[in-house]
Amino acid sequence: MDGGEENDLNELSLSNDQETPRQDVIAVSSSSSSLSSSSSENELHETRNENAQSQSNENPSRELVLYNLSANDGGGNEPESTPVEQQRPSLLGHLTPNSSRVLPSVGAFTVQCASCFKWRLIPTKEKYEEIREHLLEQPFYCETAREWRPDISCDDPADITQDGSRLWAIDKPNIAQPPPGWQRLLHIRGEGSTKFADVYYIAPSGKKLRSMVDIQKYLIEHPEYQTEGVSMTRFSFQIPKPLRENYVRKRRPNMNASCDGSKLESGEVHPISWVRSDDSTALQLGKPGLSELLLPVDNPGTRPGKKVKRALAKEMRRSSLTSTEPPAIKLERCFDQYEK
DNA sequence: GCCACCGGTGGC
DNA sequence: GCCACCGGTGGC
Repeated sequence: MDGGEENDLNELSLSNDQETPRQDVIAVSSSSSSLSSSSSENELHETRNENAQSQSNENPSRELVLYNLSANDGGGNEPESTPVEQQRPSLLGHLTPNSSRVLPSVGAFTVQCASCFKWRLIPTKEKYEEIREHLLEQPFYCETAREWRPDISCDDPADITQDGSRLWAIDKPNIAQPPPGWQRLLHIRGEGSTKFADVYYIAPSGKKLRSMVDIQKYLIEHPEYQTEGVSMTRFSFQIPKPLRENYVRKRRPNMNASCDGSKLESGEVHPISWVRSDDSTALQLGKPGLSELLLPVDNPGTRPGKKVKRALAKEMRRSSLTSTEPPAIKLERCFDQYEK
């Protein structure tokens, strides 16, 4: 754990949140595709900074950490990793200048040693993307980290552990690094959303592209990139998956629902409350032999975005119209939770 | 008016 | 059931 390296991480994390086309974005995300939030309690949310009432607290914000584990050899068991925790407060600062909203972001990039299964922090997003791109063919080992941490070995404690303070997500290996001049941003959504995150590519021109269709159109309109070797294969919109199943709202059966009810049946998680569930599952994602990437995220509190509010409002209207239920209470609660 | 954000559906 | 894609809107 050297502190030094963390700096980079910080950067990484920051940018994810918002998409800022500018340079800020740098940080972003490389995360990848699947994350899983595991058990930990935290998750990412988009929350605005305010207070999420609930938790809040100490951790300023949301951070997302990613790791990937590559445990090829071993196999068998769970890869456990015990990552060390890290925190990087400064990150937050960067985030929204305005106070308006802060979203969850990747707090760190971590990779699991294929030999000892400990999680190692990757100093920069670029390095992480580089490792991720060839993870399957080139498993990561603690020794690999000597590039930036000369004395590191499997005997050293893990750099990060899943402590529940963050949301963890599994990233997928072998995602191509973005072409030179391009940025791949991972935008993590708040808990309770229908998707965990969105991936955006920022072209050198600053154009934000949000799907392969957009990429294709853009490349057609800008043949110069193609001549430079930029092709569709260099892009991937796969997102990490949260370990916590509940983090992402499943498609609901239909219904309208009210705030709470809506979709969450009793068993489900509300946006608001995440469960702190068992941590145990968390790190086991990996199958023996496979490499995976995990991202830990911090989540401050959940808060629904505009839409949610919209939906709630809509719902309220409905309810009132139908008047079958006594929604008032529910609604209030919802708002309560949601609103800051 | 622009754009970040989010929901939700169609397709697999 | 999952995911890519995109429409629409609220906030600025």
